[in-house]
Parts: sequence; C-alpha cells; structure tokens
Amino acid sequence: MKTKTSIIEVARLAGVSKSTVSRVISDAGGSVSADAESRVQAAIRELGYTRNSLAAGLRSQKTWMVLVMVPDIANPFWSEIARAAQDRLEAAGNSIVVGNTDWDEKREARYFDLVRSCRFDGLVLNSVTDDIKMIQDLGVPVVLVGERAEAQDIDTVGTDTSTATRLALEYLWATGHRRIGLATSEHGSERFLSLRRRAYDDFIAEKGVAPDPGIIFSVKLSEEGGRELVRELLALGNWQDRVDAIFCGNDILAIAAINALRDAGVEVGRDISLVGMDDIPAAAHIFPALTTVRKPRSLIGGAAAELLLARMRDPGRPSEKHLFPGELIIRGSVAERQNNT
Amino acid sequence: MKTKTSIIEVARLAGVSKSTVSRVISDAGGSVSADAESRVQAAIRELGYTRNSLAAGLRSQKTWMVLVMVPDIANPFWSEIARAAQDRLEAAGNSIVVGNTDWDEKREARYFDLVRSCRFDGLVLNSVTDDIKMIQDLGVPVVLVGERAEAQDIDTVGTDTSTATRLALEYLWATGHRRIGLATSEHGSERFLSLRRRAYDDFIAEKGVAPDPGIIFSVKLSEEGGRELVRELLALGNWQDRVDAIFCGNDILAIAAINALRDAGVEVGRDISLVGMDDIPAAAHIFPALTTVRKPRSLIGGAAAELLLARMRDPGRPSEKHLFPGELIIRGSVAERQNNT
DNA sequence: TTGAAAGCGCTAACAT
DNA sequence: ATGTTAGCGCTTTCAA
Repeated sequence: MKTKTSIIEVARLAGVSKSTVSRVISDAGGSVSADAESRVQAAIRELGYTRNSLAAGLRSQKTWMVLVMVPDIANPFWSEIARAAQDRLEAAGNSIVVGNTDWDEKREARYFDLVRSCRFDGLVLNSVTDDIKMIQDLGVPVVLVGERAEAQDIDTVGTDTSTATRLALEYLWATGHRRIGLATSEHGSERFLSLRRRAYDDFIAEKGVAPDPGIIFSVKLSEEGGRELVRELLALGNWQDRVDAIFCGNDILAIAAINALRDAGVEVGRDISLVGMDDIPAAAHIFPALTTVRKPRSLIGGAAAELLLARMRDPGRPSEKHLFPGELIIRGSVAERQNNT
Repeated sequence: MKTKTSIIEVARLAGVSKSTVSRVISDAGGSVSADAESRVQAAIRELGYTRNSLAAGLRSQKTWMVLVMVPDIANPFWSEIARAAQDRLEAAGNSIVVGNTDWDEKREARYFDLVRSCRFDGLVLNSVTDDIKMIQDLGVPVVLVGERAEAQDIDTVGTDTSTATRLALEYLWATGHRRIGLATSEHGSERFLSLRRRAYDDFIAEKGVAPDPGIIFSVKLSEEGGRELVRELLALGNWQDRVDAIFCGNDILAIAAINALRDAGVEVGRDISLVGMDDIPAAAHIFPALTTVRKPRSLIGGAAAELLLARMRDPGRPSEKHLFPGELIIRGSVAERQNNT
C-alpha cells in the first residue's frame, strides 16, 4: 500500500516547515503570512494532499467526530432524531455518523468499544443497556436520548412519557371509552414501560375503574408485537365486552395492530379504538389514520446536540434533563362513544 | 485532560515489553507465551486499559471501520440495506457506521473528506454526485449501491430496474390496462429515470400502443412528487379517457399519490390503478395496499458487503456488477379490467 | 518467544 | 510569523 503524501512533502514543495503547513490545515488559527499560506495551499493542491485525521487526532486528542447511536435505524422515529442532531452538530464543525444497535447489547457493546478507543469526541445515544455507570465511564461527553430516571448525573433529553400517556388516556376517556387497555413492552426497554404502565395504573385508579389485568398486554414495541397483541386480544373470546380501546406503546405496534385487526374483520375506529405514540410518518398514511401522541423529534435531536456541545465545552457543568411534552394528534382510529359512567 | 493508560503502563505492570503487549492486543497473532499473555491480560484488566485505535490505525493503516453512506436515513429502503450490509461486515470483524447525506452534495462531500482522511477501510454508498472519478480516487475500496451504468470500473450492486419496470408494466397489461402512464423523475437521479423511462418506451412500442406524452409525468420521487402527480393528472381534464393506470417510480411517490387521489375523490384500485416500486413497509399498510415491485433489500445490502470484503482482500480484482431481479408484490391498488384490444 | 528501536503523520510547546 | 523539537500510542521491523 503506497503511503499518501504527508505534510512533509507539502512543506518541502512550499518551502516552509511542517509547522507552517500544520497551521494552515488546522483550524486552530495559528498565524501564517498570506504569502506562506498561498504557497502551502498551492502545494496542497498540486500534491493532492489530504490530512491524515488519525494522526491529527492522536496528537490533538480531538477527532471532531460524534457518534449517534440508535436502537433501530429503520424506525423513522430514531432516524429523524439522528438527523436533527446531525444538523446542529455539523454546524458546530463535527462530523456525524450513526451506529445502529438493533436493540442488541452485543452490538451496542461494540460501539462502546469504538468510543473507548478514542474515535469520537462525543456520543448521543439511546442505550439498550441499563448500565449507566459504564456509559459514564466511556470517557467522552454523552447525552442520553429517552427517559432514564436512574441516570442522575448524565445529560438526558426525551419526552415526558407519563404526561404523554395521560394525554392519550384522557382523550380516550373524553371520547367515551371506559374499558381502556394497554399494550406495551416489559422486555428490552423496561424503563419506558414502567412509565407508561405507571401512568396507566394511576389513571385507572383515579377514574375509579376496576383494573382488568387481562387487558394489559405485554408485547414488544414492534410489528410482531402488534400482531401478537391482536392474537392475544382475540383469544380473550368475549373481548368486545372487556375492551373498547387500547393505548399502544408506540406507533409501529399500533399500525401493525390496525392491519391485523382489519385482517380479522375488526374495524379500528368503530369496533375498537386505538391510540399510538410517536407519530411516525406511517401513522398518517395508514387507514384509518392513527390518532397518536407526537413526540417532537426535531426538538429532541436538536436539544441533545445542544446539550452535547455544552458538555464538550465544559465537562464539569452540572447535568441537565430536558423533557418535552407530547402532542395529541387526532386522526381516525378512535371512535366517539356515548357514555354516562 | 488526563491521558489514558497506554501499553507502556500495561507492559510495566506485566513485566514485559511494549511489543509483547501489542502482540496480545492485536489480532495479528504474533507468538506470545501463555504465561506472558495471561500476565498482560491481568494487567489490562487491572488498569482498565483500552487500546487507542487512532494510534493503531495510524501505524497499521487499518481502521477496521466501514462507512455506509445513504441518501436518506429516514427512508426504510436505505436503512434496511445499511442494516443488511452491517450484519455481514461486522461478521468480518469491522465496525459499521452510517452517514446520512440527505441527498445533499455538500454533506456527501464532508463524508468523502472523512474517507480521504484515512478514517475508514471501506465505503458502501449510494452517491448523490455523478462524479465517479472522484469516488474512485477516494483511496479506499468502494461499492456502489444502485445502478450506475456509467460506473464501469467500480463494484456495483442494485436492482435490475429495467426488468423490474417491465414486470410492473406487464402486470398492468395482463390485468387489462391499455392506457398506462408513467410517473418518474428527471431531476436528481437521472440515471434511474432513464432506465425506467427506457423500459416504459420499449414496452409501449412493443405492445403497439400509441405513446401519449401527456401521461408521462416527470415528478420527484417523493411525497411532494406524488401530490404533484395528482395535480397534473387531474389538470388533464378528461384524464379518465386517457389513463387507466400509472406506474410510479417508487413507493413513496405512489403512496402520496394514493392519499392525494383519495382526497380528490378518486379511488385507487377502481378508478385508476397504481403500481409502485421498492416495497417499503408503508406499501403494505396504506389503503388500498400498494401493488409494487419489491427490491430485495437484504440481498442488496449483503451483496454489497460481500463485494466490499472481496475488494478489501484483493484491491486488484476485476470489478463486478450484481443486479437483482425485482419481485412483483400484488396487493390492492390495481383493478381488474376487461380488455380485448 | 521476546525486546529494542524506528517510525506512522500530525500538533504542541517552545524557541526565534 | 516561522522553525525546531518532542512526542501522541501504537505496530513493525529487526535482532537476539
């Protein structure tokens, strides 16, 4: 493998020293005369020189790279957060790449190794693991996306899931539903579940409804989970007497459920009401269009970027938590029912 | 900034030389006695050492990192290709990160700079730019995803768009459609258009149908394009006499068109037939579900990875092109018509 | 099997 | 404003 040209050749051709070349190519802004600068630039062009960022990073301890780790790159929810963060972070001079963990701790661990090995200046992530200590020990500024109540000393940005859940539940209540079920996950992202579940339990208690464990479905927040939800629902037998609405933990789940229900001859928005969470693009396209609680993806991504930049500037600053409110998006998956309960 | 522990401290603690430590931590497999190895491992654990991959890469010219560049990370079509490539590439010991160009040449150029500056061992991309020469001059093995007829000397994997287009057209013909229109883009991705358009022209000629330029719509392959298609279609006035089906350049376009048509009171699958291309998840969720030509995303991503690995092994090997056939997925957006033409 | 020495290409600190 | 000198932390000869 032929080695590329280095600043030495550039320096020689321009008739200056390595340092001068370095001053020209680095943004640090060391003082260089206009004359020297132009000769260096000319030499760079002539030789087709490109700086070796490995060497630069090794010396300067700055890579100007930020890693955004998401659990599912194919889910628009995550990819749009990544994109929003990218905008802000690039504007600050960094290059952004995204790592896809696929909800897999092993894969996530690989990315952590990358971070530990000095390749990135910062990290924005929604982690699969619950080991906050390990994340803090990564040795670079980190911002968590999502709600991690237990992550006290680490910058976090996310949606106020409890309030968002409540928003959905209150809307179902207001439209006359009295037997409201819940579909959410206990596996993988325990932290989210507990918040949705807790909000649900509180709500049910507050309204004075007798809880029905049979209409609390624990399924994955995925298409497969949506199909399983429907399977379990229909297996209830007399389900129409027990459930008139279900709050689904996310849109992917809800959308898959809508489709599976249609296949089973159940019409969502009439026979049963469904509310999702996230407001991914497909929520607007499906029929019936999904009523859901929108999470402000751009705001979340942007805020995560902002927090990261602040921490990179001042590693000692106190940690912050930003929780954005969700927004109810009313579409066609919820029926209007009479109810005088 | 306190500097992390280096192999020097590890060597000292283990009572061996730097070289021995290096042999242990690098996979190169230099010979080390079992005794030395275990002492080094113990020292590594005790000190919490992690190797600085910048330094390693600088010296060895290997980063074990591969960049996958996609034009739109929020489009499941691309993210699934990236994911498939990731599986294969990680299995070969590389770490994968993805870069999102957002169809923006400037952003793409930034990623190219990253590549040129020695950060990656290889690159899988769907490029925005048409400058193949520049891509070849990047200095690392590259595999292109998508069809680039002009890219002679570069590994490419994609779908056989001509045949895929034909598949859609033949199906429309077989279901009795005789006034088949085309909606595809002339801007941005000229290379794709020409293939779809050429296949369309050939097909029309072959069937002996008089071409009607008024039903060839040039719109972007985006949601906006779908809405514009419908606008232009309805502006035709007597459109029902001129068009009974439209082949859309991709699913995003087709899905947006379905929605816009519904808003205009036109029922797809009855008043007009639509076929898409790609088979993104939303194609199955929309109502009516979209009949489309599926591109084998996993195969494409996997083959791209395979090609890249082969080229990294042997940079001198002749370049290959893999074109996968599309698969017709019949759903509900095409009407059955009587026709004896 | 191991160690010593020489860099990889760059930036930082200190000259001048 | 510029050059000189040391490294950054690792891998790679080359010897032993």
